[in-house]
Amino acid sequence: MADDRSKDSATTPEWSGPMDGDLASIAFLARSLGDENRLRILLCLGEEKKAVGSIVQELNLSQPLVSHHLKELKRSLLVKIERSGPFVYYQLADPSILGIMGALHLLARELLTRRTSF
Amino acid sequence: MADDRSKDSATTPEWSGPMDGDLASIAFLARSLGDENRLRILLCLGEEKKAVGSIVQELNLSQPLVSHHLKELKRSLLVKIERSGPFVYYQLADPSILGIMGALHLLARELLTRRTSF
DNA sequence: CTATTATATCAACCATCATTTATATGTAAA
DNA sequence: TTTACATATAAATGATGGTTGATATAATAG
Repeated sequence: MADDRSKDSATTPEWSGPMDGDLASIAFLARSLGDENRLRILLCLGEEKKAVGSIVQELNLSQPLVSHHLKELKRSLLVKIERSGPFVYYQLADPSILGIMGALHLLARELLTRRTSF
Repeated sequence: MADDRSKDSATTPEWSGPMDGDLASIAFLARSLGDENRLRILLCLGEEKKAVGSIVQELNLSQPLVSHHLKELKRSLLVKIERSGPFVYYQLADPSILGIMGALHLLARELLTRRTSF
C-alpha cells in the first residue's frame, strides 16, 4: 500500500476533472464567508457599490474592523474596488455570491429543522 | 448616533426576513467548509456512506485527523452517523452540500480567470 | 479473560484570525 | 501651507483552529 492514485473518476458526483488545487480555492472562499461580519458586509453591499463609511455607519462596526474585513474580502476576490476622490467604493465581485449565501442559509435551516424534529 | 435599527428591509436582495441569527449559522457552515481536508472528506463521502478507515485509506490522512474533522463536520450537521458493529459510517447529511461546493468551485474559477485576464 | 481491530479523545504545539487602540496615509478644501 | 475628512495600516491581545503523537474507549473474536 505504497501509494495509489488511480481512483479519481469513480466517485465524482457533480464536477469533472482533477480537483487538485481547486479544493484549496474552494476552502479559501468558504473561509472568507465564514465570518459573520464579512457576511453582513457582503449582504449590506448587495448590488450597489458603497463607500467604507456607509458600511461602517450601516453595520455599526468600527472603521478599522470594516477596513480589515474589506481587505480580506478583496484578498479572496469577493469584492471589487473603485476609488473616487477620498472615497473608496466596494462592490460585490459577482452576484452569485448572494446566491451561495442563500443556498447556505437554506441548507442551515434544513439541517437545523431536521435536527430538532427528529 | 446612539443606535439605529430601522433599516433592515431596505436592502434585502435574495431572501426575506430578519437574518439575525441566521448569519451566524451561515458563517458556521462556511467555516466548516473552509478546510481543504474537510472538503476532501465531504467529496470522498459523495453519496455513499463510508467508514472512517475507508476515508483514512482513501485520502491518505492520519486516523486521528480524519476523526477530528469528522467530529467537526458532525458538529456543523453536515454529516450523519450510523454505527454498525465496530464500524462507524459517515454520510453526507444533504446532497445539496455537493451543489454548494460546486457553486463555490465555479465562483472561484470565475473570479480567478477574471483576475488573470484583466 | 486476552488480543485485535476500529474509532475516539487528549495534550501539546504552532498557525491563523478577529478585534481594539492608536497612528499613518491620502485627498480635498480654505 | 494648514485643516478636516476618508481610509488604511500597525501593534497588541485573545481566541480559535489544524496537526501530530500518544493514549483511551468500544466492539468483536478466540
